[in-house]
Amino acid sequence: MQTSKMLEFSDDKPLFPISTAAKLLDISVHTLRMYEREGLFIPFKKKSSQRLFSKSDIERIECIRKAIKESKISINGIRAIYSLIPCWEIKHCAKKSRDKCPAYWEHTQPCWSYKHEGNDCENQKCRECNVYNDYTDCGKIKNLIKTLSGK
Amino acid sequence: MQTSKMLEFSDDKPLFPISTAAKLLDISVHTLRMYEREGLFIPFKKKSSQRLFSKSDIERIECIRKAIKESKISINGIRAIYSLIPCWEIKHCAKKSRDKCPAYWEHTQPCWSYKHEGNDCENQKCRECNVYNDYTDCGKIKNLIKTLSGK
DNA sequence: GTAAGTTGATATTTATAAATATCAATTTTC
DNA sequence: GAAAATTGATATTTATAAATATCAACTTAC
Repeated sequence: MQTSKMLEFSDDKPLFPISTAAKLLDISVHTLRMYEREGLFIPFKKKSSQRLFSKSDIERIECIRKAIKESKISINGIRAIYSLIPCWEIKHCAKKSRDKCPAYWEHTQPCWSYKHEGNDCENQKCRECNVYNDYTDCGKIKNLIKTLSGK
Repeated sequence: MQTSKMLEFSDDKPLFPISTAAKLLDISVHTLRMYEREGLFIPFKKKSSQRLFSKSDIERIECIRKAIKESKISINGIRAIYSLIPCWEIKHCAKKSRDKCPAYWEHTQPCWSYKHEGNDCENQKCRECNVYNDYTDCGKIKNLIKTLSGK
């Protein structure tokens, strides 16, 4: 437990500039920026706005690539799937917060694509949030849904 | 209640041959058969294997069209989304049945794409099942997820 | 201080999912 | 019983999502 937490943490250190990330993933720098623009991942940014990628960023993007290339799910499809993650449940949002949150009402964007001022998670950085980190593919999301219904 | 049930029922009468359905939907006969082959809907079939479409079939396919054309979700994306419907919960499946059911374990196909011999719903026709009928789009599926977590 | 890398924004190309077309064999309609 | 419609299977076309390319301005590395 402790170990896995620590591992996770160390896997999220900003290590690679975009060119290295692109080589590791065998895709172009442009494609990476497109995925970011589409809200599929959130890289570190230096003050100068240069991106930095961690190991777990790389893993995340590998997962996204699989969805696109093997499962033939379009980017908008991936976004729609992410939008189904019941973040309000994971973060134990208060009704008050939840009820004014687009992540609760909409179903086209992942929660981390929305501004969240005034919400329960306004002080949390999305890239450190377990909603963002733990449900990177359809299987994990389905497992989450299973635990909900098991309650 | 009674009224809406009856309405639903009457909306599901096999009325139109495929050519009429195609005209109503403003798509080609071929496209309709493709959607069927992809598991997006289940039409009536006569003994001669000719298809017949009901009003609710038309509505269902309109919804699918919207997902493809407006939301730009690929067919595989739609299938993946349908695969997230917690049918085992809707149908109150016994654990025994659920645990050997691909609809519970997989996440690429809607439940109605699988054979379901030996499962709790083996005697139910999918096209009459509320899993198939009530969760035709992302919004409805998200609402279902909300009710699960509300339990 | 200069060469290499990165930024965002926009335009262009390409890969392929989605839609059509074609076929001979059945079925339906009137 | 002849014309029109439908079937499944396969091949082809098209529409467009995804990936690249180009740009001048700005960082970074040595």
